[in-house]
Amino acid sequence: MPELPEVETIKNTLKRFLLNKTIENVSVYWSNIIKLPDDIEKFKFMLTGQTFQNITRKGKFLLFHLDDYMLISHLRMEGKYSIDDASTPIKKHTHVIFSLNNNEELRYNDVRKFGTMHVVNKGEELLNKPLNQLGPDPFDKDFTLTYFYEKLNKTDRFIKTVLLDQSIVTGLGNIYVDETLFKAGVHPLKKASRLSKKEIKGIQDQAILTLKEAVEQGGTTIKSYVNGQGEMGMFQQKLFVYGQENEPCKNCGRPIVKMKVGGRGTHVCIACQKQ
DNA sequence: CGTTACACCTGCCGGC
DNA sequence: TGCCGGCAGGTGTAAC
Repeated sequence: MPELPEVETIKNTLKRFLLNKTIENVSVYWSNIIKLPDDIEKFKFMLTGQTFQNITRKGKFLLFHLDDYMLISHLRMEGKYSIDDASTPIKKHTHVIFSLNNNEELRYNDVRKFGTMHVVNKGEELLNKPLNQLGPDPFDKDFTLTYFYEKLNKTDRFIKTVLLDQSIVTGLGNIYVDETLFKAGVHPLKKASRLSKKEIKGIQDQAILTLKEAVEQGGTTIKSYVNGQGEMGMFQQKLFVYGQENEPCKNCGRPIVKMKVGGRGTHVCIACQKQ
């Protein structure tokens, strides 16, 4: 589900509700969500009494900064957070509840149960799973053309596959990779090692521009993505190829083709994107 | 070590 | 109508 722009939007919404609120109780209804610590009772014990100092984002990960710990949350395909009054009935797919000191609750909902949570000591989060293998965030200063070129130049994988690899650059997912490659005029099946420096700069520039514009629009709403306040993103109105199979290309009018790349549905204009 | 296949889950949609 | 395969905004790990 969410990629960088959706996670950024969720982060900003949750900050308005959670900063300076204290966790008074934790309930877990599907323990496989909790990856660290191993023991669910320890997970609850660590978080109880902790206050939200800040919320940040690295790639598609949400980082809840508490007094002593960092709660690291990944929404994977379908994870959603909601802020509910404690009296609101729990939904079928609510798996974790953090009860706050204002009679409200932060609830984690996830139809497919793919999402993950890790709790680590504050300050150690970048050295350990799950953040230690991530490449730079696209908005970070260290996402330079030199870095990107060297990474792309030494792999024969398809460019689409490489852009989805979070150890190269973190935050792009299936929607924004397809949009980026279309705008850069590069075919998803082109081998990364065969891209020119100009093409790589085009991919980098279009990725950053696309993600920034999507953040401004509050993300993309497919099916039922909503932020923590029930607001939908609007970027789906600006999609050129994702979900546009058989629709005319907004650039040349030819039908958008859907294919499979690395097991992922992939949308391409075979006239505008050169292989 | 680099790369790919599969596992993890549920719901929905289209074809027979 | 009912069943079944395929698909979905992702990634950790086993296996090659």
